[in-house]
Amino acid sequence: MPANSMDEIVSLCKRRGFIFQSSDIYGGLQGIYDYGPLGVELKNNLKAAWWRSMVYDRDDVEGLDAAILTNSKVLHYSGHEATFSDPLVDCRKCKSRWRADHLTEKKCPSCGSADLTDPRPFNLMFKTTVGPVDDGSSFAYLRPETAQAIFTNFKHVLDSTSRKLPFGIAQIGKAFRNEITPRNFIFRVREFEQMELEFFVKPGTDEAWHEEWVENRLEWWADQGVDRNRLQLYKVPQADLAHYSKATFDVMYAFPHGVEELEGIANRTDFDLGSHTRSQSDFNLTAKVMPNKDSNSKLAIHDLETNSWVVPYVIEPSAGVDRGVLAVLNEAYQVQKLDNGTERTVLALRPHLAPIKVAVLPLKRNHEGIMTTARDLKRKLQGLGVGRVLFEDTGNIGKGYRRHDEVGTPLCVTVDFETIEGDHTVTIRDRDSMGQQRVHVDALSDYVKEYFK
RNA sequence: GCGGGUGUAGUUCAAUGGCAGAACGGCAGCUUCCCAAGCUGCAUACGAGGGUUCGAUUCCCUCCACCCGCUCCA
Repeated sequence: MPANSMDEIVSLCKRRGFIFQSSDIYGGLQGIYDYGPLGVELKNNLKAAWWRSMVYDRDDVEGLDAAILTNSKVLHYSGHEATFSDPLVDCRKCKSRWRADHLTEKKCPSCGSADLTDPRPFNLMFKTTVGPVDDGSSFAYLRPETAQAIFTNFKHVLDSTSRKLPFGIAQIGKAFRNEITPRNFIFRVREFEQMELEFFVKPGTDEAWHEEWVENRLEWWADQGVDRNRLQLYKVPQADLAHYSKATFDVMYAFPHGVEELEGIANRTDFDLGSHTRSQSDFNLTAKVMPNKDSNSKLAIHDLETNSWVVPYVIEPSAGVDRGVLAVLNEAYQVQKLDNGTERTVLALRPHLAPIKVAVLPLKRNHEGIMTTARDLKRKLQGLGVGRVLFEDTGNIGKGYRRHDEVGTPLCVTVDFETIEGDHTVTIRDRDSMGQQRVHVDALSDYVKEYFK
């Protein structure tokens, strides 16, 4: 069972060092959060799992890490300048909100009141000055999605990797949106991280690929420990589609605050490459694009079979990293009642996501032999490369176990007197079953390697 | 941005117009210490600014943040 409320998760995240309010000592900054010592591990592990699945385990995807600051022309031709900046007017009487350009007279279409606020620009894109002089002449946008840089690098990647259709380009990185109302902890924030794949296919094969990617993504989330029963697939109605989309499936998850989008899988057609390409009229573009005289590159690929140049269609699985972290935390959060009447909070994270893989605990803190051996074992296990191994000598042994239950450490290794002067075994204690077994120190490395394989 | 609500140790909660408490957690130590054990000691909070007042954590105002609704999306 997942957490009962967002508060439980927020509290755990702060208490144990997963996620903090950003700029907290100065009162914070709305919709901005920082990842702490354990949060950065969890987040990195989730991103690594995505990268492994998208890039390493496949033979048809390349990686990319593009810049955040973006030439305004990119966001102009992508359609974001037009769709991401609407002047809005609020009705003070009935509290409704309207696009200023939709009001024919200065009256609220809902209640007829003339008590309206002045139109205020709601530019959802962040801008910043480039160069030392802030005279407004030179600015760049902070990218509102990582996708655009994949399209603008399409030709570079193609030319440097000799790819043929179908193939994809994957990217993980920060994106920024000036959300009207950031809310729900790290669910809707102004600075966030995306994991996006743009998968380029031959026109006509797009719908089949779309279905395949939807299945692929549902499976991946299940592999991260997200219960398939709390995931729903939502086909976005035609009227609600984004400006670039022919069809979109949203992967919805039952977050503590409600069922909302975790990932969107869109068929972006030839809209993006078509928008950014030069010589648009040379291609039979199906999407309605704005004329482009600024681009200096043809974003097309040569099809040997037909000996023609085609602008590929794009299938885009686009997932929110922070939303993923929230979903995974929510799924893993468990409170168990023990036989002795106490409660145990456990983060039942999949081992590959756990921030700390193994904790090494000395049974006694004031015994030099035990301490030295424990430290040595910590270093030895750290060298295996399975992730972070922690030497844990705070509190007593029971406290150590509970502490690591709460942050999701799968294995605790305890060094006691048997280890140093007896049969040279340690105790390995399992997070989920609380079961213990004794393993010889010489067999410990193999045990741990096997566990995290 | 609008409307409503909430801000007290790390967390969960008390109390108070006159020295701000607890529980759990944290840190240090003792205990041949295996499931938040015991004992000893220590540290830590009124979101920020202004006003009223002899005195404000408490009353008022502004700001900031968080939560709920409108809205938006990864």
